[in-house]
Amino acid sequence: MEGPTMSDAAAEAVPEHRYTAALANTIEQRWQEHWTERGTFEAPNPVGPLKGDVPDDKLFVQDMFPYPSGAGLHVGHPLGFIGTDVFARYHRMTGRNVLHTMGFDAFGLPAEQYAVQTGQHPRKTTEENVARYLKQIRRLGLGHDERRRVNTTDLSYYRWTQWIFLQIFNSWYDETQDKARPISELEAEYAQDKRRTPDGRGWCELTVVEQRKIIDSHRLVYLSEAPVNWCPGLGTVVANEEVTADGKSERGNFPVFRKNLRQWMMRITAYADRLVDDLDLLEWSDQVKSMQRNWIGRSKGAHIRFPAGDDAIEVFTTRPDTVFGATYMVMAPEHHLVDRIVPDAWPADTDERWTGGHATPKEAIAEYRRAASQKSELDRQENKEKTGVFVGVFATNPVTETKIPVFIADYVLMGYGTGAIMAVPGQDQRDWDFAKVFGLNIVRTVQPTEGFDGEAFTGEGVAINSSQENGLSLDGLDVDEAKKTIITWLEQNGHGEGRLQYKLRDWLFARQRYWGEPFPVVYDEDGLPRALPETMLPVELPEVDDYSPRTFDPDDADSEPSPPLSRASDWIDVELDLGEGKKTYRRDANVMPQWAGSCWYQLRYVDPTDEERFCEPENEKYWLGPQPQVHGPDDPGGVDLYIGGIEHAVLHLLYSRFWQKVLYDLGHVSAKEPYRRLFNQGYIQAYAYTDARGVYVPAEEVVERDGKYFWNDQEVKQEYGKMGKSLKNVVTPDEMCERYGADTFRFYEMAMGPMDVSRPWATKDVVGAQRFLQRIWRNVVDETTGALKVSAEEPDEATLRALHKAIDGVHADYANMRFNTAGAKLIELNNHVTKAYGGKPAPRSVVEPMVLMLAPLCPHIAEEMWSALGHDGSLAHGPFPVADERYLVEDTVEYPIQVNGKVRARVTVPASATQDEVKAAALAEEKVAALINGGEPRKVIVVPGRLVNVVV
RNA sequence: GCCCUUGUAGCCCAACGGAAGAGGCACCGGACUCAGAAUCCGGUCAGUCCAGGUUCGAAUCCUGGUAAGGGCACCA
Repeated sequence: MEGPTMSDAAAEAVPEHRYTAALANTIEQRWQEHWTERGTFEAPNPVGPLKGDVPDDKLFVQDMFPYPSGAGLHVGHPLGFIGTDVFARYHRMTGRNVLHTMGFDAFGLPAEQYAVQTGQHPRKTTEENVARYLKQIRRLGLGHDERRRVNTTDLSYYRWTQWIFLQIFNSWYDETQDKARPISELEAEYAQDKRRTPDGRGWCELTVVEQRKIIDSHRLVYLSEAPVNWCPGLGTVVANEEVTADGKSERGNFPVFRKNLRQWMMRITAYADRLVDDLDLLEWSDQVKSMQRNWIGRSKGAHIRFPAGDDAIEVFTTRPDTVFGATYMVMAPEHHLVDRIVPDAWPADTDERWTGGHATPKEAIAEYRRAASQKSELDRQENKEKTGVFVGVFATNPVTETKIPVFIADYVLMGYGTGAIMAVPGQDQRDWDFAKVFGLNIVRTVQPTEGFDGEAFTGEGVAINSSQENGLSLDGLDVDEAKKTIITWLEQNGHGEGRLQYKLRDWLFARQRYWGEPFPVVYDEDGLPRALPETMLPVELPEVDDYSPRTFDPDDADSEPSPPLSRASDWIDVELDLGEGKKTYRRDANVMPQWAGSCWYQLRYVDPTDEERFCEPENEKYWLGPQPQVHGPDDPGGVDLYIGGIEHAVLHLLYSRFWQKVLYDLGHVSAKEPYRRLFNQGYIQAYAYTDARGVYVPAEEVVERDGKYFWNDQEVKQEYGKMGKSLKNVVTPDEMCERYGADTFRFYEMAMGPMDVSRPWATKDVVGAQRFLQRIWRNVVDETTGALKVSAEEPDEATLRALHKAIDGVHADYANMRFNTAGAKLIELNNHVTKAYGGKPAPRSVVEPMVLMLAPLCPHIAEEMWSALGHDGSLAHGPFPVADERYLVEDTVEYPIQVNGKVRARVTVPASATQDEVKAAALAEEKVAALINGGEPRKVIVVPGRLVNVVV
């Protein structure tokens, strides 16, 4: 590879002390060692093992911690890490106590899959990858508190993950207080008969097993025999959030099947309202907030019961105002009521389209269910043609009191609402489509807007065709009024009630894998779960011969999970004393999902070495507690700045908020939310090139000529997207550090654009950052002798103005994460200094603040220059220069004068001039006077400090 | 289909509703050189995706398109 700045022939011409890649590397290594030796970035805690003197003013900056993959880093990965580092360094220099570190989210499938392939223990793979990862990120000069690194796979970490699991397990959600409470308080309520048992018997009349089952059914973690996402190709179940829109597993892209299995669930739905409502307290982007709202999917509506024989079909609808237009009903094919209400024969004169050609309703239903179960998710996606079959019964519309037919159809989903709908074809397109296929009545109950020629009308309008003879009428009401009126009527007449409905489901919390946290739970002879006491933590992951779960043909929906831990028989069967003497118990063979460890790591960063608690309350309060005096009365607390990719918008960020709220309810933490401010960084993308055969060629070797791209003289096609090995367009940070130095790399990466926008990588542009650092270096150090090159001279007025303007702007840019413009302002200032002083030494009083301001972006070279300037200590803790107001205001101001919006002239007036004086000066200007031509201007707008606009 | 983001020089990107340009890359010229490289000095290049609207004034605010990226999707 070619050198960055010189060819071999020219090497001897390079001055000895020029800031080359080689010199940068020497400087960088030296300062990284100094920082480590001196513990420069260690942030003290108020109490505990990391106790120290703490200022009140603190800042907690956190990156979404990485999964240490075997592939290593490319230049896109550290974008966020460098951003947080610049931000943290800036604030540290202003005197704040800054907590910034980075740990590893190291449980998970890749290490396990690698282990399966190679037979190497996942712990070994993980350790190797972490070591490699650390080597790569350390080279970037990130100012992390190394004492606070955590790894979710360490026993000292996951014992506390298990401890939190037990907290959640030993809690229930009290709807009346709207918070989680210890399960013991629920037991007490039952024992004192303050709470009714489901069948009305007294608590003492129940057997212990019956009592435990009732209690277990209230826990925030519970075992449920329910349809889960079974993925035979992975050999495990996965959460709803891990299933893609087309019914595949997010990892591996294997088909996922709904299957009834007994699995651990976490009752995240209990928090649905608070998870939605508290989004308003967070400084997060609207995008992420709307994704979370969308996922939780709270909608307001009503439950309405439609009598059908001796039963009633309950539906959920968001449009109870349209109930007069409900001309038929649809139940999900698997709805339990179907088999109860289905008659033996079709009613007389049943439409042939409704029977599917079957002799009896039972046959038709069985056949429809069979066909539906064979449809993959993808079929359902692609083919939205409405199908269904008549159940053979009629229900009664409670407002019109007419008989309406009941169907089953797969466009109604069992998993949402009640699994049944009232169909209102006039106001719902899906119902319209179905009605057309089956020849059903359509009644409009909302007046469509004039000129509407569509089918179902879903817009706003007044109700029509919506009145009963005996009084109830919605006619003439708008949608909102009609909803209120009908809900009141339904409630008064016992036909239904207003309800909130959520898309959010409980969180499936078990995986049939090896490399994860074991559950701190055992099963007794009744097959019921028993939480282990805290004293028995941690439950250590056992050694096994085979790390893989049994996986199956990805399409084998009938396969059964067989987790690796179930084969560790020495571990599975265990003798314990849980207060009833030694007995044999059976451990849980599942492990927790990968998200578990990342649900609470910000808390462990705060107190990483505490062996008594997961996090000392005083430390939690200091770093994460609400700060109403700074952030307002509703401040929920949490990490001050959390940076990561948008891909975790739903999964990690929702789970983490849920755990935080449980811990908050139980009084373990003072913050309601884990991350007060979230910032999603953009991605660094790259061009890739394919030749005529569609094969990727090395992007590095492609040249551009006249808008076309060539590799080895053959034309190639350009693509734009991710960096990846297979695309042959990977650029690594190590490579950049070698060719230019870490500071140049950091500067370039931050200069590329705003933090939140994706942008293309361009190696050829990096040299610009290096040239800047060479120029600033040259203003401090003589390239030939290496001697310090500043003067004691007072800077001239123009330089002072340039300096203080830069200080003022750079401050604001750093504080608002505009690192690209902060860099540009530093270049501007340095260019001014270079020009103003030519080859002569520049004044120390200008050079020093410039060096300090560079430090957050390029800490190594800044430290080196700071030390060359004669300072002993590190500049990591400041000072950061402060702008002198005097130099920010100009003596005179030049005003452009617009006439009717076009700039026609300029006048220069003293900065102290009043608006009237500016106006007078503007009108007196000869070109302006000529344009006005003696007349009176209609209006004169003076924008102080900016311009004058004359309207004639 | 619905929701969110973003469209400014050849490229990456700046610009509290107030003079379209801060910075970098590329390109061109000059100084320095025997020459080149490096360095220094200077310069070329867009009227802000399109169409309306608000305003004295719009890259910026509003409406409707369009293109790219992302999310959700038979959710009643």
